[in-house]
Amino acid sequence: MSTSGRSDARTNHERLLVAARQAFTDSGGASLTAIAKRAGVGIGTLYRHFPTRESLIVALYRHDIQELIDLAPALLTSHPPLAALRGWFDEVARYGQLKYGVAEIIHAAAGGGLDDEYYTPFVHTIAQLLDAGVADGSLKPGVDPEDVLLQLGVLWRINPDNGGQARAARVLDLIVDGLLRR
Amino acid sequence: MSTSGRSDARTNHERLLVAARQAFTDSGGASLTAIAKRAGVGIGTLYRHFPTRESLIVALYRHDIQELIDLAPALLTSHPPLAALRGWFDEVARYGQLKYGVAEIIHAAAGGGLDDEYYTPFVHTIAQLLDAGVADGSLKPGVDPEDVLLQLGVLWRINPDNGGQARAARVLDLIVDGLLRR
DNA sequence: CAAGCTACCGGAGTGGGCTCCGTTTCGCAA
DNA sequence: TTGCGAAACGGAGCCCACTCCGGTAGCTTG
Repeated sequence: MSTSGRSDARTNHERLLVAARQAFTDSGGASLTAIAKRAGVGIGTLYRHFPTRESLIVALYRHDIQELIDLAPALLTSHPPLAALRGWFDEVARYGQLKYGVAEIIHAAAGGGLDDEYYTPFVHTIAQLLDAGVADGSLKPGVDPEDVLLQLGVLWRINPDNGGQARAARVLDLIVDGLLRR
Repeated sequence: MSTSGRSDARTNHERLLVAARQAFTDSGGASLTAIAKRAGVGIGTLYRHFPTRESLIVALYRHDIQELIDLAPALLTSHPPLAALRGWFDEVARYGQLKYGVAEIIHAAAGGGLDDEYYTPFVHTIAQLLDAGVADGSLKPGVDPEDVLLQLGVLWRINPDNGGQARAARVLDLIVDGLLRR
């Protein structure tokens, strides 16, 4: 993890994470300036440790993201590929609506960032699910997992309240149907 | 259109549109502050005429958007429903990559805005295309056109260069496949 | 033509994102 | 222990989106 470099850097890193977590749980979001102030460091320090807003959120939710990634193989052992895929999608949607920021990350990841820390594992996870479905004959071959990740990004745009859950489910239906073998 | 109210309001409206169009064609985008300055009006005036960035872009591209909307019925008379749907999607993608801002509008429309000026026509257009496909037996019934519009929003996220066109085509394939009758 | 009622104007003000660079401090090596 | 170079700090500064309100000038009515 972050056990290298100067000691002040390490403690500041820690303080920033604590402050950010507090800020997000207290009020569900805060300006980066406010987080830096709360952590008792300068804004420059925050940006040095977390160059983008996403990188900060990623650090906060690393655990949850890892859970999401680990879930896929688990689902694949306990369910047929298609059900695993759909179950995983549902879970992504659930995380996105529950935990502030997770969907935002997925969205950001899908958007532009190559070689980002979280992009590759996500693509890899989707690839696993797709491969299983192809092997099984339920999914069509040749689908680029990055394209699927991109599609999942729409979940981010759905307003959680006001029937957002149903809407997400419908959209996921459409996405999955697009992946089925025909 | 805008032929009511005070004369200064009308001319300012016009000046803002001209300035915005220049700014977008010159450099493919500009801050609202810069556009206001270019138009020789205060920033407050810009916001009064165009409360959101989208409303300004919409005003700029109203013509193109209308073309896009009008295209659907035309395609439906000259092509079978499925081809019309796909052709229209392609055109949306093309507009999105070509004309700055159009995809942004679609994205914004799909995102939050109810009763927005451009939202309803888009949904209506998609509904037409879907209905034709359902009648024809090529598309599955019961799909919410708003969900499809939401899905089209991903086109906005695709980087035009670096194989973006191919990517958009692949994603559209997936979306269309999700709509097919099975 | 005068005068007042509004609609409209303009930009100062607020707050957030992000950068840049002069200053500080850590920790290594002599 | 001391000196020094690199690493890290911190906040001033810039740009932007968006709001708010005191001032201004068009239109209408007499």
